[in-house]
Amino acid sequence: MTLKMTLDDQLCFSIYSASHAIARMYRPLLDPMGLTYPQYLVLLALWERDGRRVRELGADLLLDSNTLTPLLKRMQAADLVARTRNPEDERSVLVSLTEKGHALRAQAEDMAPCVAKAMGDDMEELAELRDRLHRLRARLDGADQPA
Amino acid sequence: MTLKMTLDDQLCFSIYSASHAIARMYRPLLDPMGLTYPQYLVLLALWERDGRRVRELGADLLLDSNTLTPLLKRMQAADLVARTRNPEDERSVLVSLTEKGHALRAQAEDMAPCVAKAMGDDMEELAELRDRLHRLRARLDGADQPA
DNA sequence: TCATATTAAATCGCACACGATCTAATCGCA
DNA sequence: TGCGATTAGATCGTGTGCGATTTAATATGA
Repeated sequence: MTLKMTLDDQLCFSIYSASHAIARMYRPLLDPMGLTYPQYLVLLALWERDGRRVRELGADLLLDSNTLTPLLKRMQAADLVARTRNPEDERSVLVSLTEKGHALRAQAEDMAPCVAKAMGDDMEELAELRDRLHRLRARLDGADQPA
Repeated sequence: MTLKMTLDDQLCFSIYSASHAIARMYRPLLDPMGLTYPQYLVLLALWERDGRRVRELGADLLLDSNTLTPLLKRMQAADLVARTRNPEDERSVLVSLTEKGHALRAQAEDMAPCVAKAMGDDMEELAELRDRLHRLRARLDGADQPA
Protein backbone atom coordinates (compact mmCIF):
# COMPACT_ATOMS: atom_id res chain seq x y z
CA MET A 1 0.00 0.00 0.00
CA THR A 2 1.56 3.27 -1.11
CA LEU A 3 0.19 6.77 -1.42
CA LYS A 4 0.19 7.99 -4.99
CA MET A 5 1.54 11.40 -5.96
CA THR A 6 -1.92 12.91 -6.39
CA LEU A 7 -3.57 15.55 -4.27
CA ASP A 8 -6.36 13.31 -3.09
CA ASP A 9 -4.00 10.49 -2.18
CA GLN A 10 -1.64 12.63 -0.17
CA LEU A 11 -2.17 12.62 3.56
CA CYS A 12 -0.41 15.99 3.67
CA PHE A 13 -3.12 17.59 1.55
CA SER A 14 -6.00 16.03 3.47
CA ILE A 15 -4.59 17.56 6.65
CA TYR A 16 -3.84 20.88 4.97
CA SER A 17 -7.34 21.23 3.56
CA ALA A 18 -9.12 19.91 6.66
CA SER A 19 -7.18 22.39 8.77
CA HIS A 20 -8.27 25.32 6.61
CA ALA A 21 -11.83 24.00 6.44
CA ILE A 22 -11.97 23.99 10.23
CA ALA A 23 -10.62 27.52 10.48
CA ARG A 24 -13.24 28.63 7.95
CA MET A 25 -15.94 26.89 9.95
CA TYR A 26 -14.87 28.63 13.16
CA ARG A 27 -14.52 32.09 11.64
CA PRO A 28 -18.19 33.12 11.65
CA LEU A 29 -18.51 31.75 15.19
CA LEU A 30 -15.45 33.63 16.47
CA ASP A 31 -15.99 36.86 14.54
CA PRO A 32 -18.78 38.11 16.83
CA MET A 33 -16.36 37.63 19.75
CA GLY A 34 -13.67 39.59 17.91
CA LEU A 35 -11.40 36.55 17.88
CA THR A 36 -9.30 34.96 15.20
CA TYR A 37 -8.82 31.21 15.20
CA PRO A 38 -5.23 31.26 16.55
CA GLN A 39 -6.33 33.74 19.21
CA TYR A 40 -9.05 31.30 20.23
CA LEU A 41 -6.42 28.58 20.63
CA VAL A 42 -4.39 30.90 22.86
CA LEU A 43 -7.47 31.48 25.00
CA LEU A 44 -8.09 27.72 25.20
CA ALA A 45 -4.57 27.34 26.58
CA LEU A 46 -5.02 30.19 29.06
CA TRP A 47 -8.45 29.05 30.24
CA GLU A 48 -6.75 25.79 31.09
CA ARG A 49 -3.89 27.46 32.95
CA ASP A 50 -3.66 31.23 33.37
CA GLY A 51 -0.62 33.43 33.90
CA ARG A 52 1.85 31.54 31.73
CA ARG A 53 5.12 32.68 30.29
CA VAL A 54 5.21 33.20 26.53
CA ARG A 55 7.54 30.26 26.19
CA GLU A 56 5.18 27.92 28.04
CA LEU A 57 2.28 29.01 25.89
CA GLY A 58 4.46 28.38 22.88
CA ALA A 59 5.29 24.88 24.08
CA ASP A 60 1.57 24.08 24.34
CA LEU A 61 0.67 25.65 21.02
CA LEU A 62 3.86 24.66 19.20
CA LEU A 63 4.52 28.28 18.30
CA ASP A 64 7.60 30.44 18.79
CA SER A 65 7.86 34.02 20.02
CA ASN A 66 8.11 35.34 16.47
CA THR A 67 4.49 34.25 16.02
CA LEU A 68 3.25 34.68 19.57
CA THR A 69 4.59 38.14 20.39
CA PRO A 70 2.64 40.02 17.70
CA LEU A 71 -0.40 37.81 18.27
CA LEU A 72 -0.38 38.48 22.02
CA LYS A 73 0.12 42.19 21.43
CA ARG A 74 -3.02 42.22 19.31
CA MET A 75 -4.86 40.33 22.04
CA GLN A 76 -3.58 42.85 24.55
CA ALA A 77 -4.80 45.70 22.37
CA ALA A 78 -8.20 43.97 22.30
CA ASP A 79 -8.13 43.77 26.11
CA LEU A 80 -8.18 39.96 26.09
CA VAL A 81 -4.88 39.41 27.92
CA ALA A 82 -2.34 41.35 29.96
CA ARG A 83 1.40 41.06 29.37
CA THR A 84 3.66 41.80 32.34
CA ARG A 85 7.36 41.28 32.89
CA ASN A 86 8.02 38.45 35.31
CA PRO A 87 9.43 40.00 38.52
CA GLU A 88 11.21 36.70 39.24
CA ASP A 89 12.99 36.78 35.90
CA GLU A 90 12.84 39.96 33.89
CA ARG A 91 13.63 38.07 30.72
CA SER A 92 10.25 36.39 30.64
CA VAL A 93 6.79 37.84 30.13
CA LEU A 94 3.70 36.59 31.93
CA VAL A 95 0.50 36.39 29.93
CA SER A 96 -2.71 36.47 31.91
CA LEU A 97 -6.39 36.74 31.11
CA THR A 98 -8.29 39.98 31.59
CA GLU A 99 -11.88 40.04 32.81
CA LYS A 100 -12.94 40.12 29.21
CA GLY A 101 -10.68 37.19 28.32
CA HIS A 102 -12.19 35.18 31.17
CA ALA A 103 -15.71 36.15 30.26
CA LEU A 104 -15.41 34.91 26.69
CA ARG A 105 -15.10 31.36 27.93
CA ALA A 106 -18.84 31.05 28.49
CA GLN A 107 -19.56 32.38 25.02
CA ALA A 108 -17.01 30.01 23.54
CA GLU A 109 -18.65 27.06 25.23
CA ASP A 110 -21.87 28.01 23.49
CA MET A 111 -20.20 27.29 20.15
CA ALA A 112 -20.03 23.57 20.94
CA PRO A 113 -23.38 22.50 19.48
CA CYS A 114 -22.67 24.46 16.32
CA VAL A 115 -19.21 22.94 16.00
CA ALA A 116 -20.55 19.46 16.63
CA LYS A 117 -23.20 20.00 13.99
CA ALA A 118 -20.65 21.10 11.40
CA MET A 119 -18.21 18.29 12.12
CA GLY A 120 -20.86 15.66 12.46
CA ASP A 121 -22.05 14.56 15.87
CA ASP A 122 -20.31 11.21 15.96
CA MET A 123 -18.14 12.01 18.96
CA GLU A 124 -16.50 8.58 18.90
CA GLU A 125 -15.30 9.19 15.36
CA LEU A 126 -14.05 12.70 16.17
CA ALA A 127 -12.18 11.53 19.27
CA GLU A 128 -10.66 8.68 17.27
CA LEU A 129 -9.51 11.13 14.60
CA ARG A 130 -8.11 13.45 17.25
CA ASP A 131 -6.07 10.63 18.78
CA ARG A 132 -4.71 9.48 15.43
CA LEU A 133 -3.66 13.06 14.62
CA HIS A 134 -2.10 13.38 18.03
CA ARG A 135 -0.02 10.26 17.41
CA LEU A 136 1.01 11.51 13.97
CA ARG A 137 2.15 14.83 15.37
CA ALA A 138 4.07 13.07 18.12
CA ARG A 139 5.86 10.99 15.48
CA LEU A 140 6.65 14.07 13.41
CA ASP A 141 7.94 16.07 16.36
CA GLY A 142 9.78 13.09 17.77
CA ALA A 143 11.67 12.45 14.56
CA ASP A 144 13.36 15.84 14.47
CA GLN A 145 13.58 16.59 18.17
CA PRO A 146 14.06 13.30 20.01
CA ALA A 147 14.37 15.26 23.26
CA MET B 1 -18.53 11.23 25.01
CA THR B 2 -17.81 14.92 24.74
CA LEU B 3 -14.65 16.86 23.93
CA LYS B 4 -13.54 19.02 26.84
CA MET B 5 -12.55 22.65 26.38
CA THR B 6 -8.84 21.92 26.65
CA LEU B 7 -6.24 22.18 23.94
CA ASP B 8 -5.42 18.51 23.96
CA ASP B 9 -9.05 17.46 23.82
CA GLN B 10 -9.97 19.71 20.94
CA LEU B 11 -9.98 18.07 17.53
CA CYS B 12 -9.48 21.51 16.04
CA PHE B 13 -6.12 21.87 17.76
CA SER B 14 -4.91 18.39 16.86
CA ILE B 15 -5.54 19.21 13.20
CA TYR B 16 -4.04 22.67 13.50
CA SER B 17 -0.84 21.41 15.10
CA ALA B 18 -0.51 18.33 12.90
CA SER B 19 -0.91 20.53 9.83
CA HIS B 20 1.93 22.82 10.92
CA ALA B 21 4.05 19.85 11.97
CA ILE B 22 3.72 18.42 8.47
CA ALA B 23 4.64 21.73 6.85
CA ARG B 24 7.69 21.93 9.12
CA MET B 25 8.64 18.37 8.19
CA TYR B 26 8.41 19.14 4.47
CA ARG B 27 10.31 22.42 4.64
CA PRO B 28 13.87 21.04 4.70
CA LEU B 29 12.92 18.61 1.91
CA LEU B 30 11.39 21.31 -0.28
CA ASP B 31 13.93 24.03 0.43
CA PRO B 32 16.63 22.53 -1.83
CA MET B 33 14.05 22.57 -4.66
CA GLY B 34 13.25 26.21 -3.95
CA LEU B 35 9.65 25.30 -3.11
CA THR B 36 7.34 26.29 -0.29
CA TYR B 37 4.78 23.81 0.96
CA PRO B 38 1.75 25.42 -0.73
CA GLN B 39 3.77 25.70 -3.93
CA TYR B 40 4.43 21.98 -3.72
CA LEU B 41 0.69 21.35 -3.44
CA VAL B 42 0.12 23.44 -6.56
CA LEU B 43 2.69 21.33 -8.39
CA LEU B 44 1.00 18.14 -7.18
CA ALA B 45 -2.24 19.41 -8.73
CA LEU B 46 -0.52 20.38 -11.99
CA TRP B 47 1.44 17.13 -12.28
CA GLU B 48 -1.92 15.41 -12.12
CA ARG B 49 -3.47 17.65 -14.75
CA ASP B 50 -1.54 20.40 -16.51
CA GLY B 51 -2.79 23.59 -18.13
CA ARG B 52 -5.62 24.40 -15.75
CA ARG B 53 -7.40 27.66 -15.18
CA VAL B 54 -6.74 29.41 -11.89
CA ARG B 55 -10.28 28.73 -10.80
CA GLU B 56 -9.95 24.99 -11.46
CA LEU B 57 -6.72 24.84 -9.50
CA GLY B 58 -8.49 26.70 -6.74
CA ALA B 59 -11.32 24.18 -6.72
CA ASP B 60 -8.79 21.35 -6.26
CA LEU B 61 -6.78 23.14 -3.60
CA LEU B 62 -9.71 24.90 -1.94
CA LEU B 63 -8.05 28.26 -2.45
CA ASP B 64 -9.34 31.46 -4.02
CA SER B 65 -7.62 33.79 -6.46
CA ASN B 66 -6.65 36.17 -3.67
CA THR B 67 -4.31 33.44 -2.42
CA LEU B 68 -3.45 31.78 -5.72
CA THR B 69 -2.64 34.80 -7.87
CA PRO B 70 0.33 36.02 -5.80
CA LEU B 71 1.46 32.44 -5.18
CA LEU B 72 1.38 31.63 -8.91
CA LYS B 73 3.20 34.85 -9.72
CA ARG B 74 6.00 33.82 -7.40
CA MET B 75 6.07 30.40 -9.04
CA GLN B 76 6.18 32.09 -12.42
CA ALA B 77 9.09 34.27 -11.26
CA ALA B 78 10.84 31.04 -10.19
CA ASP B 79 10.21 29.60 -13.67
CA LEU B 80 8.04 26.78 -12.30
CA VAL B 81 4.85 27.64 -14.18
CA ALA B 82 3.67 29.81 -17.06
CA ARG B 83 0.56 31.99 -16.85
CA THR B 84 -1.19 32.79 -20.13
CA ARG B 85 -4.54 34.35 -20.88
CA ASN B 86 -7.00 31.80 -22.18
CA PRO B 87 -7.63 32.63 -25.90
CA GLU B 88 -11.08 31.02 -25.62
CA ASP B 89 -12.07 33.27 -22.75
CA GLU B 90 -9.84 36.20 -21.98
CA ARG B 91 -11.21 36.40 -18.46
CA SER B 92 -9.44 33.24 -17.40
CA VAL B 93 -5.75 32.48 -17.04
CA LEU B 94 -4.19 29.13 -17.91
CA VAL B 95 -1.49 27.83 -15.62
CA SER B 96 0.91 25.32 -17.11
CA LEU B 97 4.14 23.67 -16.04
CA THR B 98 7.49 24.78 -17.39
CA GLU B 99 10.28 22.32 -18.15
CA LYS B 100 11.62 23.03 -14.71
CA GLY B 101 8.22 22.51 -13.13
CA HIS B 102 7.91 19.15 -14.86
CA ALA B 103 11.44 18.13 -13.94
CA LEU B 104 10.88 18.66 -10.23
CA ARG B 105 8.44 15.78 -10.17
CA ALA B 106 11.23 13.20 -10.14
CA GLN B 107 12.97 14.99 -7.30
CA ALA B 108 9.71 15.25 -5.39
CA GLU B 109 9.14 11.53 -5.73
CA ASP B 110 12.49 10.97 -4.07
CA MET B 111 11.13 12.59 -0.92
CA ALA B 112 8.74 9.66 -0.36
CA PRO B 113 11.02 7.48 1.77
CA CYS B 114 11.93 10.43 3.94
CA VAL B 115 8.29 11.44 4.35
CA ALA B 116 7.30 7.87 5.16
CA LYS B 117 10.05 7.66 7.74
CA ALA B 118 8.93 10.89 9.43
CA MET B 119 5.23 9.96 9.47
CA GLY B 120 5.84 6.36 10.40
CA ASP B 121 5.77 3.67 7.77
CA ASP B 122 2.40 2.18 8.66
CA MET B 123 0.75 2.96 5.34
CA GLU B 124 -2.53 1.40 6.41
CA GLU B 125 -2.73 3.79 9.35
CA LEU B 126 -1.82 6.81 7.19
CA ALA B 127 -4.36 5.93 4.52
CA GLU B 128 -7.00 5.42 7.20
CA LEU B 129 -6.21 8.82 8.69
CA ARG B 130 -6.32 10.41 5.25
CA ASP B 131 -9.77 8.97 4.57
CA ARG B 132 -11.13 10.09 7.94
CA LEU B 133 -9.83 13.61 7.30
CA HIS B 134 -11.30 13.56 3.84
CA ARG B 135 -14.70 12.66 5.26
CA LEU B 136 -14.42 15.39 7.90
CA ARG B 137 -13.58 18.01 5.30
CA ALA B 138 -16.47 16.86 3.13
CA ARG B 139 -18.81 17.28 6.10
CA LEU B 140 -17.42 20.74 6.85
CA ASP B 141 -17.65 21.92 3.26
CA GLY B 142 -21.01 20.28 2.77
CA ALA B 143 -22.54 22.05 5.75
CA ASP B 144 -21.98 25.54 4.37
CA GLN B 145 -22.08 24.87 0.65
CA PRO B 146 -24.50 21.99 0.04
CA ALA B 147 -23.96 22.44 -3.70
C1' DT C 1 -28.16 45.77 -30.15
C1' DC C 2 -26.90 47.38 -26.11
C1' DA C 3 -27.18 48.07 -21.21
C1' DT C 4 -27.03 44.97 -17.30
C1' DA C 5 -25.68 40.90 -14.83
C1' DT C 6 -22.37 37.51 -14.21
C1' DT C 7 -17.84 35.65 -14.04
C1' DA C 8 -12.54 35.31 -13.63
C1' DA C 9 -8.56 37.35 -11.88
C1' DA C 10 -6.32 40.75 -9.63
C1' DT C 11 -5.71 43.93 -5.84
C1' DC C 12 -5.79 45.52 -1.03
C1' DG C 13 -5.49 45.03 3.89
C1' DC C 14 -4.80 42.29 7.89
C1' DA C 15 -3.31 38.30 10.59
C1' DC C 16 -0.76 34.51 11.01
C1' DA C 17 3.80 31.16 10.64
C1' DC C 18 8.51 30.87 10.67
C1' DG C 19 13.71 31.36 9.61
C1' DA C 20 17.08 34.56 10.99
C1' DT C 21 18.78 38.01 13.83
C1' DC C 22 18.92 41.21 17.79
C1' DT C 23 18.61 42.79 22.64
C1' DA C 24 18.44 42.30 27.32
C1' DA C 25 18.58 39.53 31.50
C1' DT C 26 20.40 35.66 33.95
C1' DC C 27 23.55 31.85 34.65
C1' DG C 28 28.04 29.56 35.31
C1' DC C 29 32.28 29.12 36.30
C1' DA C 30 37.15 30.39 36.50
C1' DT D 1 33.60 39.05 41.07
C1' DG D 2 33.13 39.43 36.48
C1' DC D 3 32.87 37.90 31.76
C1' DG D 4 31.41 34.65 28.27
C1' DA D 5 27.49 31.47 27.40
C1' DT D 6 22.74 30.76 27.67
C1' DT D 7 18.00 32.03 27.66
C1' DA D 8 13.55 34.78 26.78
C1' DG D 9 11.31 37.85 23.95
C1' DA D 10 11.20 41.01 20.33
C1' DT D 11 12.05 42.35 15.60
C1' DC D 12 12.44 41.80 10.57
C1' DG D 13 11.44 39.86 6.08
C1' DT D 14 8.92 36.67 3.20
C1' DG D 15 5.06 33.83 2.05
C1' DT D 16 0.70 32.37 2.68
C1' DG D 17 -4.89 32.58 3.66
C1' DC D 18 -8.86 35.12 3.25
C1' DG D 19 -12.67 38.93 3.43
C1' DA D 20 -13.72 42.74 0.64
C1' DT D 21 -13.37 45.32 -3.42
C1' DT D 22 -12.00 46.32 -8.23
C1' DT D 23 -11.24 45.55 -13.19
C1' DA D 24 -11.95 43.40 -17.35
C1' DA D 25 -14.35 40.13 -20.29
C1' DT D 26 -18.33 37.49 -21.48
C1' DA D 27 -23.20 36.17 -21.19
C1' DT D 28 -28.10 37.66 -21.24
C1' DG D 29 -32.32 39.51 -22.21
C1' DA D 30 -35.60 43.59 -23.23
